[in-house]
Amino acid sequence: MPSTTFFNLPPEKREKLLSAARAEFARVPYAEASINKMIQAADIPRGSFYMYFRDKKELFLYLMGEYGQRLIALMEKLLERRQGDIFAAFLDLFDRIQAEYRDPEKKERYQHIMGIVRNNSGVQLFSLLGMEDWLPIPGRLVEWVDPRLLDLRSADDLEKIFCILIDVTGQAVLRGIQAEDPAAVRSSYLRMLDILKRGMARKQPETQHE
Amino acid sequence: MPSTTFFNLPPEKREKLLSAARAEFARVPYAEASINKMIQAADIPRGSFYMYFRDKKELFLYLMGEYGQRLIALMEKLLERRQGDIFAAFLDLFDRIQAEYRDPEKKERYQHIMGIVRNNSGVQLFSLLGMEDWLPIPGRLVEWVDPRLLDLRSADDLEKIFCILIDVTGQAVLRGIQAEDPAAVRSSYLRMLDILKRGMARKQPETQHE
DNA sequence: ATGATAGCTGACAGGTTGTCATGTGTCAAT
DNA sequence: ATTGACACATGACAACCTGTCAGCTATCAT
Repeated sequence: MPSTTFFNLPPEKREKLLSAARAEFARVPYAEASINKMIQAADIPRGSFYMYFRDKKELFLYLMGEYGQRLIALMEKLLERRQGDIFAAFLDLFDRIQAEYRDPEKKERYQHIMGIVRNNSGVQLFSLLGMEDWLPIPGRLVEWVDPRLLDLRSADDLEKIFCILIDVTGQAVLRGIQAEDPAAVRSSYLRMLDILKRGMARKQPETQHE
Repeated sequence: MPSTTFFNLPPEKREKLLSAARAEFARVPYAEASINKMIQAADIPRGSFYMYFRDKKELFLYLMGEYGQRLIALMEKLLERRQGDIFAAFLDLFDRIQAEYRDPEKKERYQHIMGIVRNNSGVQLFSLLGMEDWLPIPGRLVEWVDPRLLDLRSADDLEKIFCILIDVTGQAVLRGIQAEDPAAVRSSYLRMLDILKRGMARKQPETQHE
């Protein structure tokens, strides 16, 4: 989405701008994030900025996309590690995001995302991603799911199950990040997963040794 | 949240401001909504605005709250009409909101909400409501649900089921409003409800005539 | 008629954004 | 070496925005 000129930039300069932008988006809600502050911090002239990005929104979406890619990759890894158990993988995802948010060490690179979530009442992230990036995702991730663990009754059941889990997990993450008592949110999320399993997991997997 | 002075205003003047605000929020994304435009349209002096609301955000949240109240009332009505069938009621809710958004006639009063949803990539509405208003809601609405229709295994099952349905329905509404093909979103939502019922609805309601 | 209290107001300082005319650097062809 | 063509860089600028504040007005009890 940024102009090609942006990608022709020396990587160092490019990263400097992105880094300043991340910091600024983490500092205040989207509406208050100032392009001025970003370009001052990155020492980029005003005009140049508009060579690279049409406006604040384009830059923001670019950063969101970055994070979206990362979440997909992470989810692939988690599904693989859990051998296709979709519920376990989603819980892992929830925990990872929560941990990332709490851990002051790990905030380095994706701190801005958490800042966004916090500052905007969790507003931007999941809705924006939800629209533009999530929807095609299940298609890519679905392959890592072990269908034998699920009670699939028609062709698109798996996709729908994925959507439901994304919706519920996404909201749970938001609650967790904003809650005063994250542990309560987690146990609440666990209970929800439990209820979802009742209708989604395959009953009595027959083969005990599995 | 607005100052008491605001409520001492002649109702006509008050409504004029709110109305202008609704229109402005419907016109552009939150970040671009201009207090200037609102007060010009409502013929309110600049200083006065800041007598009533601390800033744009307070006004916005007030309007969101208005809509939230309305949704709760609507949901109560739908649950009653459906005799406590929570799935039917949520589907009704989904359809009502979609219809309201599509119907140019009905846009009058709550059009701004739809504008907000559209303009902000569905960003503000459900997240904000989700945080501040939804959470206490299940407690109020839960009384209208007929527990005999559900497979409740522990004390907070009903509340959790409510939360799941809110999460899933909320996201479905967002998709529906932004989708090019709303019918596809609706049928997708139906399929999700169907899957959810598998784990939530009481099996074999015994009485066939029901 | 006086004072107290509440509410009203518009000019203003300080900030923001997106544009654009003019500048610079590079490279190919003469 | 000169020229033109091209992509890219730049900062001054107009137009807009917000939140404040010193001073204004209306109302009402005494």
